[in-house]
Amino acid sequence: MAAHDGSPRYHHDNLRSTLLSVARALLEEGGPAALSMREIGRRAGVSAPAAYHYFNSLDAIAAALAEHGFAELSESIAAALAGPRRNLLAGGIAYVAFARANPGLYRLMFGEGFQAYSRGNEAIRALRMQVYRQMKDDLEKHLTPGNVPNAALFLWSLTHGLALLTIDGQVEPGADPDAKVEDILKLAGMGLPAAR
Amino acid sequence: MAAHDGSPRYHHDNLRSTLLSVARALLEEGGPAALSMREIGRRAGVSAPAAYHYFNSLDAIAAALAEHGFAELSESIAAALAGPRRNLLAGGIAYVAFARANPGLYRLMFGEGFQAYSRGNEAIRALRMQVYRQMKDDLEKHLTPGNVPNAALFLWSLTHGLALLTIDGQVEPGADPDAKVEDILKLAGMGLPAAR
DNA sequence: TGTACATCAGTGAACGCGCGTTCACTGATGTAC
DNA sequence: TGTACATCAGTGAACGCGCGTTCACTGATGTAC
Repeated sequence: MAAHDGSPRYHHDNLRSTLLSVARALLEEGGPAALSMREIGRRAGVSAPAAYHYFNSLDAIAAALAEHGFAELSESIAAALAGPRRNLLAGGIAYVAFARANPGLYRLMFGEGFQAYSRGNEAIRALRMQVYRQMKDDLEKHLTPGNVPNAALFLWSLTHGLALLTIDGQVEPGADPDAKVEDILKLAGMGLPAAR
Repeated sequence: MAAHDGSPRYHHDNLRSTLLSVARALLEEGGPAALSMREIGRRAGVSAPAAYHYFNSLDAIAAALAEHGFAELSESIAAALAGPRRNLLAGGIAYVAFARANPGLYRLMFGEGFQAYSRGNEAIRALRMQVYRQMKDDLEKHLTPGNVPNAALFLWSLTHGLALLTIDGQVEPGADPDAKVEDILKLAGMGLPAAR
């Protein structure tokens, strides 16, 4: 609560961010279920109660991780949508790439973790919706308005499903995972190949 | 192990199946993480160790539940593919309807539960693949062979993603959930609507 | 039909575990004089 | 520059919890005679 005017006072330079980063590593190692106050403390080289100076509960840590994740994902999609390819395909590739790079975090944001840690956490729900809206806004540039809601749900289902199957190890990534993702996502723009 | 020639011997008529059905109810109430030997015993009106006469571990119960689930899902898809509509769309609708009707079980089969309970459980992995193959076999009737692998992954991603978003409550189902699902899945056959 | 017996389904107590969180504390730090 | 002090970050012990699983047992059952 007190104003710290920059540098913290005690043993650690920035225990708050240390806690978040070890928590994130833990999340990536064992998934959302592996998050634990005591293990986070252990890895930060600190007793478990120390974390309570920065977070009210384990849920609060999970929520902070998720928020960071949403910010990163959103930024990454925005960059792709604004980048040289400037299209939905690029956005979808960035989306799946984020999940591939941060599977534990992705699960926390969109999967099991959400129910376990953030049931009723409106902040998280709103952040989910923000990513969805990002997708929708871009769609509106390409489609007649009436088609947008179904198209958006279609695209979100496809990318979300592909992201999860990928991080579940149900898709062999091959040499160039992005290319594989691109091949799949392209089918969304083209429809299925013609009948034999 | 002993041959029971039909009727069981002790208090319960069929404790094994009672255990499975209360476990399934528990799964639907609280998701895979809620499965617990002690709670299963409690709900079956039996001490927790009693369950060990029928299952070696909690994992074994989860695996049995998943196996039942795969059998049901597979049957339901097969019925749809053989039914009056006889097409992939009907299969996809059946797939999502299964997830909607059994969200906890679906998560156990395809989601978080898999990692927690069945890591390395080749039986479950094989059962997943069996459902996938079912989809692929049907696709082979409609597409040139080279297109099948990507088309199959595309469809699985779409239905899996839609199923999960639905059971996560990210899709308002509306009056007729099947119709909504159909609208979305149709986009897979048609491609996205033309540009404005 | 009645009795002795073997089976084995189900019990209750106990094991050791890791967890989230609270609590009174301690002692390093920065600051005011 | 030196000293007294207030702050508050981090500690270690403890709380109560529910868990999976093991163990020696008990007592209802079906069966053999």
